[in-house]
Amino acid sequence: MSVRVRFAPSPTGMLHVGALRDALFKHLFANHHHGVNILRIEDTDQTRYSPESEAEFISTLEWVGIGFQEGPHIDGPNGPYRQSERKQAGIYQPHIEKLMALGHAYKAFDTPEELAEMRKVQEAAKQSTGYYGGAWRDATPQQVAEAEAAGKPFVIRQRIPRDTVISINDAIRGHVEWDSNTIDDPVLIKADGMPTYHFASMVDDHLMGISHIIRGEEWLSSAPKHAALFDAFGWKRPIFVHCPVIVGTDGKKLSKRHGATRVLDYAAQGYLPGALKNFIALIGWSPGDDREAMTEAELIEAFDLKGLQPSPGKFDIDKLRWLNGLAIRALEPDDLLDVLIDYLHTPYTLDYFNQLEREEGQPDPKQIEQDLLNLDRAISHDRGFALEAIKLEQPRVHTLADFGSACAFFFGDLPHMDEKAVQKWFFQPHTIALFDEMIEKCSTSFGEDTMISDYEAALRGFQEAHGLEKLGPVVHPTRVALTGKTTGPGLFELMGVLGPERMKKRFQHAKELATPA
RNA sequence: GGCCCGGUCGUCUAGCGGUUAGGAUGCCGCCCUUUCACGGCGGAGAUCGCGGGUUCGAGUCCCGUCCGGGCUACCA
Repeated sequence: MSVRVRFAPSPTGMLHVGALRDALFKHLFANHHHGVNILRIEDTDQTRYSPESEAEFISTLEWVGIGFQEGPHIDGPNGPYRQSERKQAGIYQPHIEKLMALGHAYKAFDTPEELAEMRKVQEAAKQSTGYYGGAWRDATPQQVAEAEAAGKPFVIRQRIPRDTVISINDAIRGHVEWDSNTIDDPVLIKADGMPTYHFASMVDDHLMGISHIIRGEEWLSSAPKHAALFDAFGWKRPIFVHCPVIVGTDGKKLSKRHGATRVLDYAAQGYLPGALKNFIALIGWSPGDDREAMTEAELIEAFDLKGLQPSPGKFDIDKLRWLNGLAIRALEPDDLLDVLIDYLHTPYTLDYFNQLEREEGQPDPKQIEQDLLNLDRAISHDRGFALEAIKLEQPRVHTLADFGSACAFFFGDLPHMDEKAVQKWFFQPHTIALFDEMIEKCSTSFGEDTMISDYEAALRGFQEAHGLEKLGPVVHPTRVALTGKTTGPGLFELMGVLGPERMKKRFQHAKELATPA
């Protein structure tokens, strides 16, 4: 069977991680089976649809690397791919007429007030609310003709069969069945003439030859309506696949309250598309073995509906960070630098931190923005030097954004000095002598071709000359003098990158700080 | 309220009648080491939501129950 799936978002806002997961599963599934992945825009609700949102969807999907074989941005043999355009092309009209001719749909002239009243009565009677056979399901042709003649607005509803069982065979959940009397008659065509999701989506799925309807679990409740619609037309039903949703740490459906849900925000925070896909794929799916860190090719190769989980998963940022760190370390330094430049040059990166509100216990977003800005400048000023700095930080960061603060000390004349570090290491008996010797060596013996081992030898020489038992008391003040802090890359490596000229200024500055006033 | 789905370490998961319930992340410790990471090793952490069955034997099958979630729009 040839696999054809579709990602059919309703672009009413940002593309969030839940939708990304939905898109990713289809992407993986389609590619695994060498099938077709279609992008279709569900814009039947004209009051909520926004073109900006559609643009964000498309650019985000592009960033993350989820491609489509057909869609509004690339066209294809089953177009148009926007439902509003399909409506205008007259695609739905003959189908609704056929459905009415078949007796599977009917016009309903209820006013919103009448429907509200009906609901109130149902609630009071503790019945389930919905249109189970309202005034118009069994109306006579005369009643309908009169209402039409009077020009009353109407919707077209699906006539759900009564007194039977509607069941589906879900790929994840297996057999699921409903008493058809508990399914209300959904609106197929709204009063404004636009089709609803229940109608347009199913008609399109059939017309586009969709083999698997892969969607979120929140659709399971309306699956019997959709199944019944396929049956009413006499169409072959696609395979239903209702995926579990991604929930926030409180177990509720992911929403803006849970912090970052916008996929572009993860891009701005410096997560790599590959790591994000890897991570997202692992929520609700597993390859069946112990593999976790996987390349896209491996994900595609391993992806199988059988590995899908029925229960919802929580979004664990720590695991994403781990995977992202692995992805950064897996990059060749030169490629990493290119990725970093792209990242820094994406306008949303800086905007994101600029607009981010400062949070207790979190680094200041304005500082992150500044560090990123400085990093970008440093790269364009001296790519070679920046590359060396980045290479030393590559094993120690988890996101691209981390490079800003991690590399900051390399750039500029003097690093920001951490007060505690200065207090701890600058006031030993030998400190000033150490800085003096380093200043001296920076202008004499150290040169551009001084090797890392030479720097080590110089510091060890000082240690021996001063009868120090350990190297620490030499290394630590030197590190603070050079970087302003107590953490970072190996000292000798970092000296090799910095070079004598930069070091000299820093040692002089350190000496001033270490000299009692 | 009604209908439906779900429930294994904090988290993501493996498991498909017989396992000391495995892995990963996070956490802790040790090693590596000039620091922080990376990497390596080890540890704590799950009476498999709960209660009944079926069975020689149940996380795995059945029933009940509790809890969580979704849907219940002329939104998707």
